Amino acid sequence: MNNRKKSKLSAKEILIRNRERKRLQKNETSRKSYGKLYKNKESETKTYSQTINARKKREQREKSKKINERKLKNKMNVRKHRGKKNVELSSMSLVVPEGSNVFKNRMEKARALRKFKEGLPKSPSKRCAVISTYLARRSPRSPTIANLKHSVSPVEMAVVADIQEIIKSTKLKRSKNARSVMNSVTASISGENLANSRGKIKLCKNLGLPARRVAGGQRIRSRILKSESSAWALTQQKTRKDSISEETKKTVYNFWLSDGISHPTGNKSDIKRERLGPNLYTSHMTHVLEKTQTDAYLDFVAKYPEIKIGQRAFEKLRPFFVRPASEKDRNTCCCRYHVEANLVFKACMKFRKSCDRETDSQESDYPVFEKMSDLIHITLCPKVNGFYRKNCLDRKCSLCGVGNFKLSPNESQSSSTVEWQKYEYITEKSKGKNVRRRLTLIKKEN
DNA sequence: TCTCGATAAATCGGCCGTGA
DNA sequence: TCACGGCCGATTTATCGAGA
Repeated sequence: MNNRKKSKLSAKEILIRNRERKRLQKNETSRKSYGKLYKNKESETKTYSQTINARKKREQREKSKKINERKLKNKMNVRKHRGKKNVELSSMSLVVPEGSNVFKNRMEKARALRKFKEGLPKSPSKRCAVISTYLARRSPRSPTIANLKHSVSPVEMAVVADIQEIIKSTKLKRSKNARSVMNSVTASISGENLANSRGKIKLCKNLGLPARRVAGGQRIRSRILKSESSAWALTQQKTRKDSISEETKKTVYNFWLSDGISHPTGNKSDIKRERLGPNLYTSHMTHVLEKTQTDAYLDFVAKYPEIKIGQRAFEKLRPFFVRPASEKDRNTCCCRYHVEANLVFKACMKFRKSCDRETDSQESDYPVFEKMSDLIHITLCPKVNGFYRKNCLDRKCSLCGVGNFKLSPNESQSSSTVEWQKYEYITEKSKGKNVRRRLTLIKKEN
């Protein structure tokens, strides 16, 4: 049974259990050994010789011990004082002397310097040559060299403080001016040198900025400084594994423009502009969504289950000229021609329905259309890039036309007539002898 | 033409995972 | 350890449209 129980434990659980056992064993052993030691110390009793010489010797040792302690204490105080003085002196000068904190005291530094001088050639030119060669051959990335070179002057500190002030007063503002200021500041402080030194996070902490804003400044800087081809190469740099691929972005972009998701408003004045830069704009005919963005997203997920993308990212990839439908987009034209065309369409579909009662209207070759646009669709060639060709719309195309709409045998042979309506002007007598013309809906029969 | 409220759009920044 | 980017809620700004 026990074996069975043991076999149920996972490898990780067994490992943890064994570690715990070892820890307990170790504790026990150390506790026992400490107990032994403690016992021995307790049982020890010191016995000193009480002879005159021995006593004198003990007093002498005690005395010298005290003197040594006093000397050591004094020495420490002096060192402490000198160290403090050195720091004060160095902070008064513009640049901190290189390596001031490397030696424990001045004497140690002086001795090292003397030793170094003795080892160098006697002629001044040779000495310089040796020193410069030595320093040049050391790796510039060596932390020791880097530390030696590191020095912050009060001037530099003042500049940093000024930048901090600008950032503090501007970073939360969203006005154009404030943004321009922040863009200038972040672009100025994030160059290649900063990138190479890998100190962005430290700088950000110091300036009170999130790293992302400095990175944004870096992008602005790159955009400005790099040529067009270089900027393009920059966008192609390696990205994380799960980043949205260019192909997916293109698929999403095209999906937003596909049938059933959005369509052009049809109004020439519906032009959407996007600002690309100062005095630089791009424009495109406005498209209106046929459903909510959430519905569009769900449709996309259903159509492309293999593409993993969040709703926000999906929405972010929406073309700038695609906008949700508003109430004004639902307005339909009420002009005479559109109303008449709609009346004729409805009358014809009603007639077809009455002729083909027994056949399934959706599956038959002669369907009963619900919308006028469906009927128009079959009389035109397929769309190219989302639009019908002008030739087809002008009815100049030899491949399409009204001939594509065919009557069913029942419709052709039917003896009944189609009732439809149209507007016509009729003259009627008004008060007195005046006659006036009035646009009236007249019933027709064919 | 101006004002004001509603709404859309843009941006920021925290959190988190991943790459170098 | 640092840099980057996706995700997402919060916040601010820009724009639109109605009314005076």
